[in-house]
Amino acid sequence: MSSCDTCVVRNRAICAGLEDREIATLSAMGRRRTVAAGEPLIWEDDDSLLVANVIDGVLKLTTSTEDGREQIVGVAYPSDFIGRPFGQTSKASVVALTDAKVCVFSRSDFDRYAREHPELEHKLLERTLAELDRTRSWMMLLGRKTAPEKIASFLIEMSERLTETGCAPTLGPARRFSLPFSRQQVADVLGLTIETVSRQFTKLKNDGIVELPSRREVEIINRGALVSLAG
Amino acid sequence: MSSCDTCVVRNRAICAGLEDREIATLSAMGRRRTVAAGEPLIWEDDDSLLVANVIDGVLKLTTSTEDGREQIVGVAYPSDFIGRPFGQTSKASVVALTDAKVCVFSRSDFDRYAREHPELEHKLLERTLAELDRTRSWMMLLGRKTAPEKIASFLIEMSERLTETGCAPTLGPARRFSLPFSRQQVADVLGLTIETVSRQFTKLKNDGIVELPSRREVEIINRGALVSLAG
DNA sequence: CGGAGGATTGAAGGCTATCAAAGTCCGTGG
DNA sequence: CCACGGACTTTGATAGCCTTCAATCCTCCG
Repeated sequence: MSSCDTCVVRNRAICAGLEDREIATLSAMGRRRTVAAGEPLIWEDDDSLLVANVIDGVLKLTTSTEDGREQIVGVAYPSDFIGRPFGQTSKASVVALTDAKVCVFSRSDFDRYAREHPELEHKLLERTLAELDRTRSWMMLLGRKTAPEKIASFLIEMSERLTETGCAPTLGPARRFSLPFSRQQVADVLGLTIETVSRQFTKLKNDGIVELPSRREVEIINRGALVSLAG
Repeated sequence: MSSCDTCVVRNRAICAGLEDREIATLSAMGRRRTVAAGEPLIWEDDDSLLVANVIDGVLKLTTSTEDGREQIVGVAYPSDFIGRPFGQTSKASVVALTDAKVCVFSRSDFDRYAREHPELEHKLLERTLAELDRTRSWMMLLGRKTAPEKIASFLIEMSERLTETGCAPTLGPARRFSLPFSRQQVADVLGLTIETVSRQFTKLKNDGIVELPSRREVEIINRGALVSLAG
């Protein structure tokens, strides 16, 4: 019996739809590991040695300038695929935001296996295309939106992404959720400073659009207002 | 004889490596068309009806806000693939920056063909992964770099991309090149205003780092300075 | 030559960053 | 149980970068 049999993302990750025999082979190549919150899994500009499926938790993908400025360029949730197959180096670091479980493969093993299994490559292609779409719409946010628009867009995206946690079909955006980001990390996603993020959160609270029960908790009171603020 | 036989990007586009028989099938599905500078090929949020290979010319991928702000989210050069396969809608408009030639396929035909040809899907996957890497490094630029850094990064990228025009292996970055962008389009790539772009260009000229023989021509005088300005 | 669109230049203002300090939360240890 | 320490967050004051608004200047074509 392979550990895949009990995998909670078995039917949503790129492994979905593979035959039992194939799963067994893949399972033999991969191993589970946990990553503590704040712990890195992949380093920017390092050789691309491993790829992984996210089983549980949230991780950030970041790039940095030499002088230490950081930009979060992606966020990986359960069932997402991380790492850079078919390439020599990884262009982004991957660090866990929460305690996380991942299913890790050696990149060379994975590459070889993928080339022999078109169905797997096809799933990976679909995911990569969807991620590219998301990334491009994020570029619009970074390049052309104001701080209030960025914050509103961010909260809406969070409320949509953070519901995709179960096997149930999407049940609409969450009204209340717990951010996997600190204020600094929100700033790193949006291309802002921590002070600006804090001020915008406070303003949304004062305007009665959201409630902030604790540092990480968000409750959306007036979603319509948030949507129209998002620009 | 298929038109592919004379295609100048035949060995660099995703068609590379396909067997003669496969090329013939693909050729029967596709048709060449020209796109005049400024003319759109794909509209944002429209049904994704076609995909294409760029044969000649440069095209921009853009997204816009309701109130008309535009962000260029990608640029397609000869041999690049454009459009959104395996998806219902296209998230970006595609507009020619220069007069362009493209090889167009109906998306449904292409999807069907691709699913039957793993080698083609693999090439598409490699391209998509590379494009995602590039897009992510552009996010860092948009979110964290200053106007002078953005302009310097842009000119360096242009000098690298605009040499990839022939069959010859890369011969290093171009010292002199012709921008396929107006000042407004440069602004739309970098998330700046046209005035800021203009001022930064003038400053680089006054500092002796570049020459600007005409509106579209750029000659890099001091590449080292440009690289260090890029941050 | 003259017009039109794009580009440059200038002046002023606003948005966000920066610098600085106070406040809050939470785990630790007395 | 409560005091303490440290990290994170909020708030305030100021500065500066980039935008906005406006006018002028190219440069390309008819």
